[in-house]
Amino acid sequence: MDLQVQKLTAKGRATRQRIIEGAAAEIRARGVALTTLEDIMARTQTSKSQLFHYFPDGKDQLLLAVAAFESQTVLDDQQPHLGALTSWAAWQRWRDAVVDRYRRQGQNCPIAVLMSEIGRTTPGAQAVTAELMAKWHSAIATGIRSLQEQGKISTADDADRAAAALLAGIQGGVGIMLATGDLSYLEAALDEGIAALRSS
Amino acid sequence: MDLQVQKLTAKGRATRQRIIEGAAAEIRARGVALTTLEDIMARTQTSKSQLFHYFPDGKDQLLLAVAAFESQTVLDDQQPHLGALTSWAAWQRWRDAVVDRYRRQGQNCPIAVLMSEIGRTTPGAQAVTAELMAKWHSAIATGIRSLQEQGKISTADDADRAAAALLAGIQGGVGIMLATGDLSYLEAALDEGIAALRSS
DNA sequence: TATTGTTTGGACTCATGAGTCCATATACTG
DNA sequence: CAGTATATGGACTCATGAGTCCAAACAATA
Repeated sequence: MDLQVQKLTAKGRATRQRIIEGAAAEIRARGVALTTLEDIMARTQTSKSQLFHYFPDGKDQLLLAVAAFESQTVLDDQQPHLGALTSWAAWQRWRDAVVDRYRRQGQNCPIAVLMSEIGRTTPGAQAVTAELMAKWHSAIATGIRSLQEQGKISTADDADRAAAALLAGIQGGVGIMLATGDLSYLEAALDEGIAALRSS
Repeated sequence: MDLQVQKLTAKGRATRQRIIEGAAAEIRARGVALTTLEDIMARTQTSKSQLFHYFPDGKDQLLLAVAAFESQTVLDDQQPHLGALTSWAAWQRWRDAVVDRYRRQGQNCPIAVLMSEIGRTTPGAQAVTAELMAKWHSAIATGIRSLQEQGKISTADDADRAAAALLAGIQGGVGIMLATGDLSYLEAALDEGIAALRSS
């Protein structure tokens, strides 16, 4: 990706990372539209030359790095649950982790930043988002297949399709929460989605 | 809302409406972030003084008007199907109408504009979004109850909860399509959601 | 037709924020 | 320790876009 990464000192790498994480936090707090390079400089205690030193292509490049970072955060935050959906209890723990996360974080949410703010700006960011969806979908589908192998879900069900529906429900639930403050859509989507699996 | 609306001539009202619809189109095409007042002026053949004449509070006020307009569009576009979900065939027609709409429109989508671009900017726009969700949810829930009364769905199901889950799936499906270009999530959400109702 | 209010044109101001540039400081390498 | 590369500070330019203002055109009404 970045050929010049080799040139970075340990200190340089630390600064670069500090910028990414600070930018991510700022964007989560105030949105992409309101976040300026000056805000990021203030939060991360850096100067303008540092920003352009580590991200020569400017804001777009930084945003892309933030997108990649947030994308990883989204998946990490669901672990270890998402990686081991091997029993109904595990599914319930995962469900609770997701809901809890958004109950606590409220507006301050990396998915939203990614999906609705950075995600559509550039083709690069779009690719990051698409990859996140693919991984997430895959993890859920693997969980469904695991239960199918245990005979807890009918093998007549299409695991990929069910996973897609569930993931769409999560995305929409989070989106609605952000737009209206109402968490019940997310809960309904998860509960009804899991219930549908269960009754098959 | 606007006390001064009374002062508007027929011509004035037409101009105001032209501005709103032109702004909506521009925003759908290029996104809120990239849409400037000059773009809107060019598209609607208006001058800056007209913009500020009809929207004295400036861009925010115009955006709010666009939000209200798009909100109405979203519901209108689903009619007559959404208003008469009284048989499984009607549900299927509605499903097809929604999918078709987004297959054709692609990125050019009022919901996305509303939910992820204008929706979170100001409290006023947030209220518009919340109201849209409430109406939409209510229409779906009414459809579910209609089938329950006909004995086609078990009355044990919570219509509101099922409607919330389905609506979340639609929102998420649209969001994913916008971010990745993949329509299959939306289809999966609708199909699985309706199938879940059907099998109860 | 005179008068008043509405509508429109477009130049102007002003703030902001991205990106450039050069100087300096600090860290590696032989 | 010299020399070179990396890291940092901060002033500067420049484009852009929101919002202001004044004057002119047009419409309604008496």
